[in-house]
Order: sequence, then structure tokens, then C-alpha cells
Amino acid sequence: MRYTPSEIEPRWQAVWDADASLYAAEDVTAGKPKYYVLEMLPYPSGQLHMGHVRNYSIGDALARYQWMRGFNVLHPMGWDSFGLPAENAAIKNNIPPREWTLGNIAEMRVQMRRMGLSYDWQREVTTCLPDYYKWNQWLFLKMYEKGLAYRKQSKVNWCPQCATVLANEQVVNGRCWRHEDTIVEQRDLTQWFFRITKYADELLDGIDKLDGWPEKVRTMQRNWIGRSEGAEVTFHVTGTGHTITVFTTRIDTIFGATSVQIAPEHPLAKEFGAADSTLQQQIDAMIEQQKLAKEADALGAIEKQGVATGKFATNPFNGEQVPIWIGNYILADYGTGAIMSVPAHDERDFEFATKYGLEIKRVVAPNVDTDDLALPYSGEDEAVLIDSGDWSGKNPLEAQGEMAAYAEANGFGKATVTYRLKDWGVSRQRYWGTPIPIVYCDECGMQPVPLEQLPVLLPEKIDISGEGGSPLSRVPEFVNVKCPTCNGNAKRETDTMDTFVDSSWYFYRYTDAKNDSAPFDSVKANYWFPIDQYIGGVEHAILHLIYSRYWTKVMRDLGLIKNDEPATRLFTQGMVIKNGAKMSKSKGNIVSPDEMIAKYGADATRMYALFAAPPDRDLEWQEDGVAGISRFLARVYRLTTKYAPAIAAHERREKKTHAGSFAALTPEGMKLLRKLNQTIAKITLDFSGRWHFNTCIASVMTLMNEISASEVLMDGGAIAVETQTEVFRALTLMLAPFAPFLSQELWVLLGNEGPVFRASWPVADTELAKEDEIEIPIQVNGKLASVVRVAADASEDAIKSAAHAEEKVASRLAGKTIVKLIYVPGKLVNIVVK
RNA sequence: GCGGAGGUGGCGAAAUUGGCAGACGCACUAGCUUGAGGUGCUAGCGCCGCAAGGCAUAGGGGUUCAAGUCCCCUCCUCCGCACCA
Repeated sequence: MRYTPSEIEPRWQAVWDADASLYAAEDVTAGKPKYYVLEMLPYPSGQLHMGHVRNYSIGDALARYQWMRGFNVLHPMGWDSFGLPAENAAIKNNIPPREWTLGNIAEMRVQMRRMGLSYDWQREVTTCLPDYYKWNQWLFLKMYEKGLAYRKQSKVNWCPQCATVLANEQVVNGRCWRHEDTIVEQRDLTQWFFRITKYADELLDGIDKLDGWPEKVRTMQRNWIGRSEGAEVTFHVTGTGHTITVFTTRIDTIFGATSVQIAPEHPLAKEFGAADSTLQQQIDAMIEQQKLAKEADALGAIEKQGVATGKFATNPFNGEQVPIWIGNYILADYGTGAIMSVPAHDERDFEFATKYGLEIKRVVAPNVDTDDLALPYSGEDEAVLIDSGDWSGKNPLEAQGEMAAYAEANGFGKATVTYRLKDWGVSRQRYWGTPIPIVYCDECGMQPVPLEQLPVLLPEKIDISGEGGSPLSRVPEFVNVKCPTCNGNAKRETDTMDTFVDSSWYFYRYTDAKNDSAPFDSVKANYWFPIDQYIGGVEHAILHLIYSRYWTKVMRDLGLIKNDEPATRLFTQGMVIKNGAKMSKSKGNIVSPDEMIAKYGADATRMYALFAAPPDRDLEWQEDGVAGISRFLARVYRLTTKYAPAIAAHERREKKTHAGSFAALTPEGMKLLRKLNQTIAKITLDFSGRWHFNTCIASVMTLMNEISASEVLMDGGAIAVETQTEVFRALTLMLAPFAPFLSQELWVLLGNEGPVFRASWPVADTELAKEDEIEIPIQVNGKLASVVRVAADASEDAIKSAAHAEEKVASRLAGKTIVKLIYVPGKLVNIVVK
């Protein structure tokens, strides 16, 4: 019989599609241990791409394996379905966003089913539907109540392409995360923010415990949070009532401060500029320069420039007057927007001071013997303070705490911590997102929409032009509303929420997807959480993955869940590339999954995605490789179906068929069973540990080669039907995580019933797996001379004499003296000669 | 510049604890089969060499009986961060 995936796959797909219970997770009362495996939900663009295929093939293999290992598996899927492409499609093709999106979802769901992915579709979550976004609004209001959602005016990132604001996390190299070629602008706007900074320390400290996450992601998150311990010190501006507070991590060097530098956007700069129009012009130029540099993501590249204000400030530690400068390299939105400049001990300050001829005053010296007294010197631990008043002679690290305490005691400073992390701006001036449930009343001011009035529905009839502000603001029926407090005329908030809000908690909704009285039932969430294995692309390392960690902590503090982190283990799979480059439309190197499936079948396509490289590495898509997998599956099919009738008739369904029949086992059968059990052991190990599916599949291929080589023996009766049963049964089970359609087909042909992935994973018999003969390499001076074949339990002496008996060994030993002989039991012999 | 991951045949890769480098697959070569057309099977396939043998895991050095694996130096590729005081 010929292997025809185009016949087998649709047939089983129809069976599976008709049975919603097939992949359903059991409820929380199931007596089994739970296992929550999750792949990141896709944006429904309408077409699955190879990155998805790879991501889902990994997750599906794991889900099926864990089912076979006896776990209660939760393996859901959903749609991150709000977002701009739907609006763009509406503008371009005049299709309503909802219609376009739901159409895409339907198409992609078909593609996923065609791939045979084992999702529990009863738990499907579609974020753009009111039954989901209602809970976004509900959670928003809970956060509003707790002061975690607030409105403020600030400088925000504006993507002209999206015509909306972006959060800091969504700006990549100064460009929009969705539009690589679009430079993000800076604008002043009033926006809604989530107070993620409140959880900065917990988010940072939690990283240490995420030992199931890739180090790379942990490092990126640490960098992003950017915690910096230091101190604030307040300087009085001479002759005015003003003060300047600086932030420094090196308060110990304050006796070496020779100027104070403030950002051009610092409030005092404005003050100074007001009295001096030349100065104001210089300040304006710097502001413009910083803005442009930020937009070009070249803040680090601008040349340091400054302008002296002519004003002075008093160093509260020693009473010295230092000049106040405005520096183009000082950022208004980090720390206090002002620094003290210590040229002797900071590289940047040194550069600046040298350029403008400012005083350089050494206050730290190395306390170890060194000739290198060059400045700037930034040593801390092996150093000592000099010319620093009462702190002279102290170690800098020690002095830092003391000096901050001193500043605090005297009212001009304190120890403090700053973060690079900023609050999460969530307002979007777009239509296709969750409406922010807030109403503005002339009388009562800002009012939250009462919970019982949720959801605030998106109006269906809307004209999206892509121009001029938030589309919702042009829908009077939406905007005009009665104030929930005074019932007077009021207006709705017309911005919608960032779509990253949707994906911050969607995985909780899977645990109770149809709940219409709460986002989910806490009992259910607490049973399933945390996620045991989360799988997705590394591109979300600081976007989705930091937001969802934050959201988990917020929901915990709202009493909804108990876990501190969403996922115990995270796996970031590599990219799928073609001809050395990431697949993309612009490069024209896209390979369509549908085309692959049509040509080779879903099984071969999925299996290739797992075989071609370890899952964490980039994978070069080679169609010839898919053809190779397809040939392999065809061989499995041909051989299994050849013996299946006899095996099925034999009707041996027990796990350990060989138990009573060892005596009847032929040496040839024994050999095959040995290989089988070695393969089971190898795959089981790789599955539980390193996830190297490529080597798993390679070892199944090796087994298959051995079975092929035994065909004559099976035909001739040298390998009995009992043994055949054992071999083909296990082979089929081992293929189930990788090639679900084929293994299901073979499972039934072998006389079994029910889903193959609910059968038990085979257990390796270590006794059977043992070799009775082993090969021992014989080295002479570390170089391979020969290999001897000996009984597995051969004595050291027997192996040594076998080694000496080898002609090639003897010839290399001739005329030499044996200095030493290394024998590693079961591994090798190395004869060292002179 | 800082941090991380990598560099092994023509290609994707394997070598899990320092112990036969290149499993498995692709491509290629030869033969058989098939007969129309990405068929199946058998054998070969790191490099040099007729062979014996030698040389090979980015390059150089070291430790060891033994190094892809451990240590030191250098080079290259990819990713992240980068005036954050």
C-alpha cells in the first residue's frame, strides 16, 4: 500500500473535528497531575506562516507526549485579534474590521485543524469579541480603583504610520515595532498609563526565580527595568530661592563635583532662559537636537555640548560654589533630570570638563599599588576617598551609605533608586481595540463606567478613514453619553487600549473561557496555573512577557489568583529562515505551510520543522528535507501496513507482550527488541530533558532502518509475530507526538481503538536494551588503532589480550616500550608507548 | 564598548559525564529496479593519498594517557543593551 497523506489526513481530521471532547482538558477535579502547555496566540493575519508551524509543532508534540505520560493536559489556542491591520484592511478594501478579522480567524482555524494541532477549541479565546474585552474593561476599572491606571500628560512616542501612540516597549531602535521603517516621533499628549513601575522591584527580583526561562530573556528584562541605586542631593541656586536636585550613583565623589548639569527641558532651564533670550535659543536648539536624536535612536551619538548659565549652586557637603550648566546629554526623563559633574571620576563628565575647561578635582585614589593614576578613575572597592572632609580615608562603597544618611539627616538629600522602566502608556488613538471605560462629565469630571454597564461596546457602524484623531471621536452615538453619577451630559473616552492588554492575561481566560460573570473562576485558574511550559518567539522578551508578568502580579493583588508568575518554564524557539534570511514578503522567500501540506502532508511538514534543527536554534527551510521526511513516513507506512493484519489478528494488546515468551524469542528478534528499547530510552530522555526533537526523530529513523533491514527475517519467521507486535506498536506510539495523523491510522490498523495519543507512552525495558557484546576502541598513544568486539561482561584482562591480539595494534607496538595502559571500563583502551 | 548565543563535511546537523568526530537526514556518485518525469532498492560519500597512512571541529597556545568538549589568547557571525548619571 502506498502512503497517501492527502487521503489519510483529511479522513482523521474529519473524525477529530466532529469530536469536541477529543482534546478537551479534564476539569479541576481530575485526579491526574495537570500540565498546562501553551503557545503564544497569533495575530489573525489570515495566513499561518512557517514560524507558527514551528511554534505549534513544538507545543503539540509536547502536549501529545504529556497526554501519553498520563497528565491532564490543557492545550488551548486563541486569537490576539484587536489591532491595526484590521483597520488598514477596512480602509483599503472597505471591509468592516470585525468581519475581516473573524474571516481570517476562520481561515486560520481551518489551517490549524489541517495541521492536526490538538487544541481544546471549546476554550478558544477571541480577544476582539465583547465577551473577552468586557473583562479588559473590568480589570481596567479595578486597576483604576487601586490607582494603578491613571491619566497624565507626558511626552509620548507617536508612530505616524499607525497614527497612534506607542509604549516605550513598542519602540525598537527608534522605530515602530510593527513598522521597521517608520521613525517614531515625540509628542506631548494626555494619555492613560498603567503603573507598572510600582512593581518594578518585584518584577526585577522575580527574574531570579524564573530559572525555567532562557537566560537571554531574563537579562533583557533586567536591562529593561534598569534599576539603579544611588542618592539624590539638593543644591541651592545661589541668589535665588531655587534648588536643583541631582541623582547620582556616586555620592561618595561629591567633593569632586565641579559643576551641576541640568537637562535642557529641566524646569529651571526654562526659568534661566526666560531672562536671557540668547540662552533660551541655545536651550531650544538642544531640545530640538535631543528630540531628533531620540527619534533617530542616536542619543548616544550626539556630541556633548553645554552652555553655562552664569548661575551657581552650592554643594551642600562642602559649601563650594559650582557653575550650573545646561547639557545636551542630560535626559529630562531619567533620574531628576540633573546631575552633579565629577570629571575626575566619570568618563562622560571628564570628556565634558576637558572640552569646556572645567575644573577636574580628584577625590578618589586607588589604595592598591599602582602606577596608573590616570583620570578619569572610577574604582570603588579597591579605593579610598581623599580631600573629602570627614569621609577622607574611607572606602567609597562604605562612604556612599553614610553620606546618603548624612544628607537625609540634614535635609538635603537621601538614598534613592531610579529605574529605566517607565509606566506603561496604554491609550491608542485607534478604533479596533478595547474602549477605555471612562466618561468625562462637565459637572463631575472623570467618571469610571459602572461595572454593571460593561461592556462598553465598540460601535459597529463606523467610517474609518485613517485620518484625524481617534475614529471613535467621530461617532456621536458612542461619544455622547449620560454621566453615570449625575446623569448629565458627558462624553466617553475615545481612545482604545493597547492590544498588549489583551495578551497580558488571555491565558487565564482559557481556564474558564465561557464565564460571563467574572474574567475566570479563581478555583479553575489556581488549578491550572502557573503555565508549565510557555512557547513562543524571543521577540516578545520585553513586550508581552514583561506586561504579562506585571498583570499576573496585579491580578494576584486583586485576589483573583495565587501565583506570582504566569509561567514556570519559557521556551523561545528559533526563527525559520530560507536562503539565510528570515522569511518575509519583501525578501520573497516565503514558503507557504498550505503548499507544503498539500504536497507532503501535515505530518511531514510538522516533523520536518522539528527535525531540521534543535528547536531553540534558527531553522533553514529546505524543501528537499521535507521530501526526505515524507519518504521516511512512507517507509513506516509500507512496512507497518504489511505486518499490521497479522499483528491485529494476533490481538495482543498488553503493554509487555514479551513477558512470558522470552524462551521463544529468537536471537534476531532479540536484536530488534534491543534496538527498540534503546530507542524508547533515548527518546524519552530527550523529551523530558533537552527537547532535542531532532535527535528524537533521528533515533526513530535509525530504528526504522533496523526494522527495514529485518524485513526478510520477519517474512521468514525468524522474527515472530509477538516481536513484530511489540516493535510496530511502540514505533507507532513514538511517532504519535510528531506525526499524529499517520500514527493514528497505523494504530487502528494494528488492531487498537481510540486516540493513539491517549495510549500510554512506551516504557523502555533496561534489561532488554542491554547489549551482550560491545565494541571497545583500542588506541595507541591516543590514536585509534583498532576496535575489538567483546562480550559486554568481558574482564579487563580479556579485553587487554584481545587488544594485543589485534594485528594493527601489535604493529604499532612493535619495537616500543609500553609505558602505561589506560582502561576505561566499557569505553576504551589506550596503550601509551615510547 | 558591555552582555548573551554561536563558528564541526557540499548542506541541515549529531557527539547528554573529557573517551571511536561527523549519528540521522539532504545533496551527490555508481549499480539494479521502475518507466515516463521529484519511484523503490543496494553500495559509496570529511580532506589528501593507489595504498600504508597522514590531516581534520574558526585560528593560536596550554592541561591530559586522551580535548569539538576544560583553561588562556585572537578572529568572525548573529542577538540584546548602550551618554540612564
